[in-house]
Amino acid sequence: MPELPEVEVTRLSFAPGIRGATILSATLGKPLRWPLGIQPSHLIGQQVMEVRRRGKYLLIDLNEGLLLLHLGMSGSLIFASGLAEPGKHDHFDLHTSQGTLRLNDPRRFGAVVFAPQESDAVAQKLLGKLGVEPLGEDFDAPALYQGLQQRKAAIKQVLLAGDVVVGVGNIYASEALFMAGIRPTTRANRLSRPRVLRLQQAIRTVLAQAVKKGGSTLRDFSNAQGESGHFQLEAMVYARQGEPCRVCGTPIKSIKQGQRSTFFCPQCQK
DNA sequence: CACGGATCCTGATGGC
DNA sequence: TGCCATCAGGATCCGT
Repeated sequence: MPELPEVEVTRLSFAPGIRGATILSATLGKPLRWPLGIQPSHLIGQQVMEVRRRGKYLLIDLNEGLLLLHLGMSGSLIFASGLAEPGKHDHFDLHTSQGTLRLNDPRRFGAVVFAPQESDAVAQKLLGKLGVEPLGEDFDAPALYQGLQQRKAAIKQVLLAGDVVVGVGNIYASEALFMAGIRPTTRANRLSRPRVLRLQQAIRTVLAQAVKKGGSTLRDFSNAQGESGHFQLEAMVYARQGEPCRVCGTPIKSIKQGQRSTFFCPQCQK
């Protein structure tokens, strides 16, 4: 479900509420992606300092250590008081003095991991190979160009891999490539500098717009206040196969790349 | 080292 | 309360 914008929207929706809270208890449901990643005893009595984001990971800083959350394909968080008993797909509850942070994740591709420090091996195994933050200062055209030079795979798949630039998932990869006028199948290292500049700008623009719109709600995404996003209402190509391109009217095409669907306009993207 | 495929899991959807 | 195949916003592991 969540790509960078959805994770960021989630973060913004509960960070102010949980900041400064004391952890009272934690309860676990079914195992998530790394079932041994967390023990409630690591958390109880700790204070929540700050909630950050790295790629699609949420980093909850505690006074000693940090909690890494990943929403996988189908995860979402809710932060509220007086929640009902955990349901079938509620797999992690963090009870604090200011409310309960609850992870709901039907497919259980998400993760909850505790690390004593961000520099520890357990955290670095997850964070260590991540690419540059697309909304940060370090993401510029030269950096992207350089990152693409060693990659001969299709640009769409290189974007999804997340080791050059993080956070661009299946929706926004198609959208950014449309905005940049680039065919998703183009080999990454064959893109000219001017085209990489367009791509870099498109990635920034698309992600920033999506954050502003509250993310995309294709099936079930909502932020930690239970609110849906609206970005999908203006998707240019994603999930629009057969429908007319909003720019030129040509039917949008759908192809498979690495078992994932890709959408593009055969006229606007070369 | 980079690439492509298989894989984890559950639910929704559409064809028959 | 049909059955089966396919698909879904992610990321890791493994053989090549």
